[in-house]
Amino acid sequence: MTKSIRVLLIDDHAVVRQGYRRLVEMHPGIEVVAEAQDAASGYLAFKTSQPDVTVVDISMPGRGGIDLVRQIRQRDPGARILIFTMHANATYAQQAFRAGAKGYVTKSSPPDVLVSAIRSVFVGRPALCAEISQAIATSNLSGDVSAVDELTPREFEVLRMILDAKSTDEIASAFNLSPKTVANYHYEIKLKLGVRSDIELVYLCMRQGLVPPLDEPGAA
Amino acid sequence: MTKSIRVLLIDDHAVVRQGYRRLVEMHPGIEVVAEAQDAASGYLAFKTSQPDVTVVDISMPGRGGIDLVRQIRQRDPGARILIFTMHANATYAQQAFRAGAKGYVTKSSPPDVLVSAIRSVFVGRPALCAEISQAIATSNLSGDVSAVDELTPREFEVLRMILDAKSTDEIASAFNLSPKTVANYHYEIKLKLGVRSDIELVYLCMRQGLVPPLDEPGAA
DNA sequence: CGGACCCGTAGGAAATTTTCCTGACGATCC
DNA sequence: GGATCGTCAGGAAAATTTCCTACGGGTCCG
Repeated sequence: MTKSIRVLLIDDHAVVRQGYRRLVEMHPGIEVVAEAQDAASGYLAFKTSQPDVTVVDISMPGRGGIDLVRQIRQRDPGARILIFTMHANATYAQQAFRAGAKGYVTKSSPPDVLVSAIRSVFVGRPALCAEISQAIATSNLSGDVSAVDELTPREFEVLRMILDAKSTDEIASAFNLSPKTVANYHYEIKLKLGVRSDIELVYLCMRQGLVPPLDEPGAA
Repeated sequence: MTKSIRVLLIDDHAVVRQGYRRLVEMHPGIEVVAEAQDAASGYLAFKTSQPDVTVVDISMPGRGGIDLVRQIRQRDPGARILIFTMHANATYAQQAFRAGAKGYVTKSSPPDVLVSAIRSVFVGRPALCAEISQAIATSNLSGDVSAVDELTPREFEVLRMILDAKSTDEIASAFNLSPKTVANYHYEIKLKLGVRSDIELVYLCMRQGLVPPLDEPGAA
């Protein structure tokens, strides 16, 4: 028989690791040679076990999975890493690939998808589950990422005030504008960024790095 | 030998269900008699399989797990339900218990904790993993009696959907409610939490630890 | 220089949402 | 067996959002 694909599995949920092992056992040609439950020990495990493919979750205590990908690839530029996560999110995926991941599969995908993604990544072919390729397509259509750069300076300033949970009238008097103008900007911003609600707007800007993670935005 | 504890498992991630089965197989006296991957089919599975203990995830597509707990308990007030989720958050736990859950274990707990929680719940003893009891304790002594805890179960589920950037109509059809009712809940939630806009609402809930650090709530 | 184009500003009209109020129904708790 | 609470939803008025239009002032370019 040919040599098995040696897999390192990094996920903080023990149940997931269990389920993963079970899954892999049902598929000859793949074996889990090591496990880790966070980024730090995952990195050590990578160095000692030298896996063919590394499967990494994104949401983990401490340093996240994306950062771990970068770290591993920095040490070994040829490392083949597959993201396996609950986040069905285009930005996450893009970040992951930019960090050097070779595949991205969501946990809600059917088990076979994960297995075949492993094989793909092993032979150097990128792997995407359906959910994610769809999310990326949609976000590309609606012009997601750099859209904030399309904002005019005025729009951007108004956006910052909006993100500060200021009301239309507060923004208007702060800038000496008609409330109507501010409302129009607000509308135009959402249009340009392709979001349907203020809540989506906040999330988008959070991903974009606007909105300091822990701030006291206005009167809450 | 005594009769096994018959368990129904409701989780949208196939890997988790796999891992769970594996875990249970290693412990005599417990057996998984049915599985489901969302609230709707979970409810059906409950009716047909009549389990001793029902293990439920919170984050699931469509109606959330907390609402499912409520629904099951409404049909069978003696149902013993154990929440098994990634959310290590006092607010989630409180909501779950108010909805009628008997136990709450996070997915990052050691596997044994889950197994013994099952046994606890089965004999009617409430079960809490260490992480959660700690979170509850901390949030209690910091006097952080947030208004979020004043929300009714239904309001809380609607809030979760709102934070997921779902539109009023999407929420309405997910819960089989009139859009008008959802709009009324939305209003009532903002009133109870004392925020003037959806943006303040998001920030408040973020400080409360609801809203996963970074998630794309709309697109996926 | 003339025109094309973008930016800032803002009004208007229609569509939609938000805001409160009201009430009904079942469950639960004295 | 009331009183209270949670769920559900309609209505009417108020407010906001949506989209269109327009105008003055830049700038860039041929």
